[in-house]
Amino acid sequence: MAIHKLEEFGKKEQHLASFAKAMGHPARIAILKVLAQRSECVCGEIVNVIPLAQATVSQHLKALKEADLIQGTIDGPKSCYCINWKTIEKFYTEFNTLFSKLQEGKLKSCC
Amino acid sequence: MAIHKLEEFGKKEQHLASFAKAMGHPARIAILKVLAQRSECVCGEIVNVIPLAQATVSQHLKALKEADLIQGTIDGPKSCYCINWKTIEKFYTEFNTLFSKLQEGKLKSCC
DNA sequence: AATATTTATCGTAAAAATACGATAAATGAA
DNA sequence: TTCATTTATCGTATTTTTACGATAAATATT
Repeated sequence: MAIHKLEEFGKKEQHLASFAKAMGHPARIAILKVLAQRSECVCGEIVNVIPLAQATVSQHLKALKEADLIQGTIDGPKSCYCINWKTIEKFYTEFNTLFSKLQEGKLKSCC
Repeated sequence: MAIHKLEEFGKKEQHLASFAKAMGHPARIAILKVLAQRSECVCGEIVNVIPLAQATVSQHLKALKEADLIQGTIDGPKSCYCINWKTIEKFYTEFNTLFSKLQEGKLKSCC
């Protein structure tokens, strides 16, 4: 029974883990890169660039959206996605904090 | 058919995604924190700290080991885990690179 | 109005992740 | 030697992820 006992862990761990999970697929990293490169909000291009079916790409976009890493507005038949810089930076900060904390232990580490 | 088309993506994306995936669970982040805090290689303590069954913790340790984020040597009935700083730092660098690349696009971004 | 285009969602299938109890393997202690 | 301790692995169940075709919904285009 894969009862996910996530509630047992600290909020920080949960939050960071959910970010990491959202970036835990090359397609989603690739999507972020594409979105970052464009000067305007991106519509269909993503599907052409990512080597996956349109439905699958849409699913990955949904995952990124649910992690709040990107924003999307529906604009008629075309939809418009762009990076949510606020969340990206938050993630970056949280990761830096974790790494700093880990590094503290490095000094007294035996291996 | 969940054929994982990972080979279609760049090596960089794949590598970073596999790191992120390994950190995509609060238990594994918690384990890394515990390992980093200790001055000596850690044996059984982890199971006592993580609110999961021994078998499950062992599975998470295996995942971290496969991602090369930790090292483990069997030492009789006790096993000895410690952080693989080399990999942690590699991961940190790769993430920084990605964020820098993403940030480049921020300047010309519309939203 | 009819057709084409774009994208989200539905349905489905297979694989991977999550979790745990039970057990085996290895060693230390009695 | 026998028993206790520790940890990995096996077996199993459930959930989640990944992927795609088909379809629906919304809007251009003709």
